[in-house]
Amino acid sequence: MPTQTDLEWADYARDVLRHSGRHRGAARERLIDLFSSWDCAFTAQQIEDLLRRSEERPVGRASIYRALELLSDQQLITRLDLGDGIARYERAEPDGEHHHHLICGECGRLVAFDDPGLERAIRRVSERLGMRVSSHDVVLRGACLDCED
Amino acid sequence: MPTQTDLEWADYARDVLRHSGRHRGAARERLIDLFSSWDCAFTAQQIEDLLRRSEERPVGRASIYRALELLSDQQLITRLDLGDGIARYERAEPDGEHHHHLICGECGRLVAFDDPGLERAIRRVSERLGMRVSSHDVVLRGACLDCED
DNA sequence: CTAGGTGCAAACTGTTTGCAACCCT
DNA sequence: AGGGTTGCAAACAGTTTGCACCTAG
Repeated sequence: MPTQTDLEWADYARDVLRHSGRHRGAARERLIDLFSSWDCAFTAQQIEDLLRRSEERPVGRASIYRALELLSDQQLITRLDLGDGIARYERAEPDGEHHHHLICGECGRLVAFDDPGLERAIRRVSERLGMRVSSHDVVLRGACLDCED
Repeated sequence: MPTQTDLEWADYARDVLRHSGRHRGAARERLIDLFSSWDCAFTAQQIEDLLRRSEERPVGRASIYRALELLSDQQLITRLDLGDGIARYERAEPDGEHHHHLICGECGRLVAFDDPGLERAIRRVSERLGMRVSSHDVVLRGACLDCED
């Protein structure tokens, strides 16, 4: 069942879209429901399958990509690139809180984590280099706790 | 002109390939020359263009990809994924030394940097999480010194 | 001679786009 | 009514693969 935060996110998302003068189309609604009910990262393919599997009318692939682009532009979801050439998307929290991921080489699982020390280190690098850094991505590859020997 | 390190790398690369019982094919040789003479990150497309532009016989696209895969498997080059869906490759140093990149959002330039503090932070995260981390990628997005306001 | 390497063209995969029908508001 | 939205199918771009020919050892 949806938690408080999920509902808040969905409401917030609908709000953002409405305020940018957009209609409330079916495809977008379905994606917002999906993202608000699960908080893992989806590929477009997974989204298509999930929506196709449900009782309701499936959503066209193009609409999925268009909705992902829109939600992403509005910073309602975040796009992850894990280096396999397949884009993944996950809900972004309104407060801008963010995390990074470790990919388990054994089972392929994605483990999210956040770490103030890492964020601090990145801030320091950008100061040392004298460059304005507007965003950053970190991906760790290794073994998750279940697969660890 | 090639520096000491570049020559060393090329020699080392040829050595690694020879010791794994491989013939010395033309395509591979051309790629090794390319990587040893320039130390920026190439896309497959750029490599194809560069080779096509030279006087010698161009190298087929398939061979380029096959050579890149081989060199990459042997850890002679490193594959970069910057999130635009285009793989880039750069020479890997034999001593395992590595760096990360900042992409300038204005001019698209790729700026390489290394930072012990960042490496340390990553080591600490993996300890804190209790996970074995075998590799990591960091990509910063921002503005390079030339484009900074 | 022969296993390994190469080039071409065709297949694949994830993503984008053109366009006609559709439906919020 | 009318512009935003959707779905289909076709187009795209980067990469991979099948296969016949070539070549280093």
